[in-house]
Amino acid sequence: MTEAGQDASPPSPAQRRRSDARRNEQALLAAAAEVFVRSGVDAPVRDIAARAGVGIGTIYRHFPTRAGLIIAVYRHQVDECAAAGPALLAAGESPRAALARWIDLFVDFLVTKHGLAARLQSGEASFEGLHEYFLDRLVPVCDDLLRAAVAAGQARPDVAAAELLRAVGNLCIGGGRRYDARLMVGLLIAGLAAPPAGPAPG
Amino acid sequence: MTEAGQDASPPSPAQRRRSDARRNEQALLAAAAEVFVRSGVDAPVRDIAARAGVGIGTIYRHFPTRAGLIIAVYRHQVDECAAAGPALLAAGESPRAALARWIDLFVDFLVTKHGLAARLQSGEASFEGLHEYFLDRLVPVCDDLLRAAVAAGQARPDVAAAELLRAVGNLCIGGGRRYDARLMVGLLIAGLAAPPAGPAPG
DNA sequence: ACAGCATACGGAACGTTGTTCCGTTTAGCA
DNA sequence: TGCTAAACGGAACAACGTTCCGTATGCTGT
Repeated sequence: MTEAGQDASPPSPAQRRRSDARRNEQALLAAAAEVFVRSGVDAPVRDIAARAGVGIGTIYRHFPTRAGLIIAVYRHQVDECAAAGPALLAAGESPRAALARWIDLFVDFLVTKHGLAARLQSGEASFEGLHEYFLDRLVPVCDDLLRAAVAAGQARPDVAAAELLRAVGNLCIGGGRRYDARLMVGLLIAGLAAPPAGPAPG
Repeated sequence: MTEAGQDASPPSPAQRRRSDARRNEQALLAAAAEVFVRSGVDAPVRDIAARAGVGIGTIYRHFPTRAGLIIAVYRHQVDECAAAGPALLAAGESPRAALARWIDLFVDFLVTKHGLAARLQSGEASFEGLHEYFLDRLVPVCDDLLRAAVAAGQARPDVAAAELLRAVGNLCIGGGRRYDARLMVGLLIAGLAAPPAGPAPG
């Protein structure tokens, strides 16, 4: 369920909220994303409210439980990331550049996840199906970008989107000291653009 | 840095504490173990202090950080479990019964671990080497029990101690709804006593 | 334009937990 | 038995989650 309700002739009640409510919800999602990157998913509620410029009551009105907020942020990020793909392709840059930029956004998203992975492991029931949603939504987008790059001769054709996403995801695991995930991903993408059988450069 | 200060020629200073201090430390370890099973490793400090019958200050004196307490409990449990092995063998019961009882203690210990596994994953530096300690200490004990049972013809000889421990450990993962780990372990141990090549009963 | 109202907001207030600090108690020793 | 350092207990403070309600404001009908 939850499929978009922009159609409704008698407008979907969920969308019929007051404008400030909609605005604040967006602000909260953005703020929570920022704070989660900086302080992890256990960051104080007050911090998130402050960064969003709203009161504490407001955040509880929109997201009664922390799990709800985390999920909402996660899905919001996935949606934003998915929407960015076509936009980048349409922006006129080369497919290769579009792909690179998009992967960059994807890494942003992965970093945002921070402690979420740990929670996913620890079996909280609320997080069922999140990863599935993540794949369903992002793999096709990546596939489009990838195909465009391949068609333009700017990427080797023997790499699948799901494979690429997984590789990038794995590169972003376990960061911290002495490890720059973003750099490694950069190498990966650079390699993707290089000819398949080229010998290692001097 | 931080290496113990056992320099003193007279008896090790660490052991030369006041008797109440030693007693309280033991009480705290026991209390923490109990509370951890009931409420997980994030249980309130006050609960642990209360169950141990000491003040809050005392628990902080002995274990300034929660990680320290968790580690201490963990090692204490491992030590207790290791010590129980020879004791059970010497108690006069059949080797098979001794092994079964010991496995039971081992499962108790595993259950105590509760949320600790999640923490181990989430890369807190403080927990390095715990698992190693666990194996080093427990595998030999299990091996002794196993050999005794095999020698008495009460266990099949083609199972290694480390293997058995790991199997039991795995059986204890992911409990909760519709899954009784202890029952499964019981089956495993029963199977261990059965003849190696016997056809399925029934 | 305006009034009425349901919706949404803000933040004080409360309960819980982690952590510190210091006056009091007590074990160990001469 | 008296002294002292070690250890104890818990009040006090800080940070956080959560609730609650008076206030502000976007919407709708007139």
